[in-house]
Amino acid sequence: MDNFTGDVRPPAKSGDVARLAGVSPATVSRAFNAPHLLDQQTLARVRDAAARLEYRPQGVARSLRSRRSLLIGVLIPSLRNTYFAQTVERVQALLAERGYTVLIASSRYDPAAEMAAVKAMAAQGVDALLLVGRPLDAMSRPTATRLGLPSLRAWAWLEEPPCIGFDHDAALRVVTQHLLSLGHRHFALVAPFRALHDPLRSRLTAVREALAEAGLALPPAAVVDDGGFGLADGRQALRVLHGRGQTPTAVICSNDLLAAGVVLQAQAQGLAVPKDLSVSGYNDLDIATALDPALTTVATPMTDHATRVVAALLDLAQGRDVGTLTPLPTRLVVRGSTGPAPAR
Amino acid sequence: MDNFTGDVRPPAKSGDVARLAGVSPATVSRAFNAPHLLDQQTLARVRDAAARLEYRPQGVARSLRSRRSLLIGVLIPSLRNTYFAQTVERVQALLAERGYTVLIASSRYDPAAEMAAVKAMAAQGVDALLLVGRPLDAMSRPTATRLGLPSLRAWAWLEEPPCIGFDHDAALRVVTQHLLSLGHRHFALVAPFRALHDPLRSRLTAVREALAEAGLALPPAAVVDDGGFGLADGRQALRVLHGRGQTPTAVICSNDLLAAGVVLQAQAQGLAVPKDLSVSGYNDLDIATALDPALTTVATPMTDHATRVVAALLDLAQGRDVGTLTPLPTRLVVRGSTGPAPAR
DNA sequence: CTCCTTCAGGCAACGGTTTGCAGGCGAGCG
DNA sequence: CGCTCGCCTGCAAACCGTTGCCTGAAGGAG
Repeated sequence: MDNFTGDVRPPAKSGDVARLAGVSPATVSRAFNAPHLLDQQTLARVRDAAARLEYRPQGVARSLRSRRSLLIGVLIPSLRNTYFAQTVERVQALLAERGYTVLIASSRYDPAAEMAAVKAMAAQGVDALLLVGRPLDAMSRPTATRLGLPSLRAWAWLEEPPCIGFDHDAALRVVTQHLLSLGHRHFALVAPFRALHDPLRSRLTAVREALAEAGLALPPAAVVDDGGFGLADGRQALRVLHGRGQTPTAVICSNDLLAAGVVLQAQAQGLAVPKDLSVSGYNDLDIATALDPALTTVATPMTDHATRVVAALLDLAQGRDVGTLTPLPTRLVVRGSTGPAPAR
Repeated sequence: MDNFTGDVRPPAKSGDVARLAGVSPATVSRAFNAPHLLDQQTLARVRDAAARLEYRPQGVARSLRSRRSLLIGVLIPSLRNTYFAQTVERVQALLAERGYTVLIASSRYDPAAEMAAVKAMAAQGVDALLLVGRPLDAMSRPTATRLGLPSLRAWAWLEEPPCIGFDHDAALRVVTQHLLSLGHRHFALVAPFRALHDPLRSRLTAVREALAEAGLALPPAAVVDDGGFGLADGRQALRVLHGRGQTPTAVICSNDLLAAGVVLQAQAQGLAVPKDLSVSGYNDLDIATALDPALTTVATPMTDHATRVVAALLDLAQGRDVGTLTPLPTRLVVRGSTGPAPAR
């Protein structure tokens, strides 16, 4: 009672097409991979036969012989992060246009899962590997390289070519300077370093440095680093800060969702944004403009990012070198959630 | 100046392991795929040799011969939808535990992209295909079947086995009844059917039917179906309704993000939720509990869904039949965003 | 008219693993 | 002691496109 369709003939193979077109299997292969080598007539016959039989070369056999799988591996820290999810979607769409299929794995910020995924993808014979975000296991990328697998780091700019990413530290310095220029003197930082398995916390350092230039310090109590990435975590963060006796006039958040949570919590507590409290986000997601006031944030243009990533991946997959790359530009987008510091 | 690691020896093949262990390649294969056939001693020697050489069977060659790729294709409508993105993440994690790798494609609600993805995945030789959500191209699943590719429909419950999903229509009837029981008489429905390419709009019908039982109608002007899926679209939807002269006391939304937008817009306009306006969401995402008031919504338990989907996929991938399935249970979660209808 | 060049397409080997079949060897049984 | 049965392992074919090499034909130049 299952396969009554009757029309489940096994898929055609190249030999079948060859027979129907009156050529050899080699010619069928060339019709797909090097059409310029064939006579127009022959090419047309083969194409016709292939269409009639709905022939699609079996990727597995093609890969084995040609050592090109037309598979690209994408390894991300989390699909819960909308920015990453959308990036994957765009990268996949662009790669599909070029005939590539995408293997995905999420490490969920687990170093072991990251390493396992690299090995699994290498075993599946991907032509190139995209590593999104910071490394969790320091050996994951070297392992890929040792397995002969070309890889591209994306999203985070690291001195480890090839890499296509944003200089988040620089962007956060700009955010901090923006808030300083508005007269703020009391800062807090909300960034889930713990959950992100980010021992470097270079973004924290970046904010500290920018503040230091103005002669200000960021006490540990003003840093909330042990929550998650969501709206509720943003709300919670502000409560935590207040619980610690911190009353910042400016809260810098590492993503827009957290920032939105901080804004909502502030409003719920009767604090006006930005009159009493300024809040900045990161990424310029949809939610940044859906709130009232809209979020001041850092735009990390996704289209630019995805386009370049795909171009570089194609280069790597086809054995070309990708030249030295520079960080992608970010842009501070000033909206209503930041304003002059209140008088004290 | 690129590959100075020096240690880029090509990955070991089964023959190398065999030589080192003093056995034949066949034995190496059996050590991985049928260890019970081997002598303990031999097995240990092979394992040791494999470990020393960091041997991993080349997936491509294995697939070609064994006709099993250990690849599962996942085809979703959109990764922007958090529920789908998280589902993919869970499914991938569970499959990885079982040695499977996940191929992903997003159709972005484009029927042509859906069909192309099915064919691409078939060509790559996936062992099974997961189709999330309603079909966009009616032929996509039949095409998979005709190509000999076992497939599973998920998320939406459809009479088209095998399928693992929720009966969204029934859930929306329950939502409607909940609001009716609170005394509501003036309804609106916000659901982006257009963007979803959902010509059936069975969910609209479900709400209409539930209202009809109470002798109420849902005029076309009370249905906002031409927006997107986000927070901003929810805000816009309420403005549109008011612009049409609609003043519902209850707004049913097809997802939590839209509902959140409606709530925020209502509050911005000075309408109290739920005193003046009740709003319901769908999915019980994180955002449902991050707002004030928290959203009344329909829980579609993700863990349950993902677990069952993976079990069924493994069955399909290994050639087993999956029995007849029933819809997964949903649960109405009543929170603060719905309350008694205001007097008029 | 011959020779050389160019182009189209066939032949057959190849890629790395799995698997059907068969053989060797030791143990148990008659 | 001989035979059979089982267990373990090797041999070689098979999976199915791709590609290096080669041939044959056609066209152009001398």
